[in-house]
Amino acid sequence: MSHPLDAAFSALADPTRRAILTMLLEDDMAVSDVAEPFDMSLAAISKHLGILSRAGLITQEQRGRVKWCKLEPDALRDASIWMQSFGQFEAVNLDAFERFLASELSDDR
Amino acid sequence: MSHPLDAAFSALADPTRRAILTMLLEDDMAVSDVAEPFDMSLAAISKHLGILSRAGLITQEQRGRVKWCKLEPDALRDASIWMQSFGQFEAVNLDAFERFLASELSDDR
DNA sequence: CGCATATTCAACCATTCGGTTGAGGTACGC
DNA sequence: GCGTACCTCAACCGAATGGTTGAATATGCG
Repeated sequence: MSHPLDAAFSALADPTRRAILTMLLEDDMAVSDVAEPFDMSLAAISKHLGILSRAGLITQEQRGRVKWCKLEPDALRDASIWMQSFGQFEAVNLDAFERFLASELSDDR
Repeated sequence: MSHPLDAAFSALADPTRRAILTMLLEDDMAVSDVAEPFDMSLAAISKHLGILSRAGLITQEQRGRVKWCKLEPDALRDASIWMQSFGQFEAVNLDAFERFLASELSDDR
């Protein structure tokens, strides 16, 4: 997995990881708080966070015995820019955007 | 892989598949023409095209004995829109965009 | 100090992925 | 109609993924 886009896109490919990113959009979180809503072991979430971190999508800062996770939009921007190069779709249509977000939020997890 | 974004992002995670999409940006292509520049069996490329197709990123139309592959920007737009929801980065910076494209094109893949 | 909390490590497991090869199945050119 | 060009299928392979459990490692609290 040499190219940074490989890491970014394959990190984004997992719904658990996308959900984590969405949670981090609200605020920085400790690892166990990230894990809380998921029906999955803490170790599994820890691995997911490692993947997001290696992809550059988040950063983690150890403070005391808790490790804080913070969204890092730079890698996301690179991926977004790559996709914009397929600019055959016009600048984001806000109506479509809101409809999309609504359907996204009505999903499980 | 239930969510459509899963398919789109994991399809985008492979450099061969991103290269194929870039090629299709130029023009529609037959399967064997897509395969030509890659150091890989035709069957492997055929699989990649199947993945791109199932992800909705391309469509394939059989015409005679050749199957034409066509970029399908809709799924790409959905993925792009999802990323825009992390709108902490401002509207695409064109300078960064061009620098990015330059570095992307100088890559092997 | 001694215990609880927060997180990772290590080993393991089933499944998927990305590739190969070889054998088809169709459509076209002569 | 025969051969060839185009593409996929099927079986296989090694490596990576996404999860588990149990033990280990820090750090903070009383």
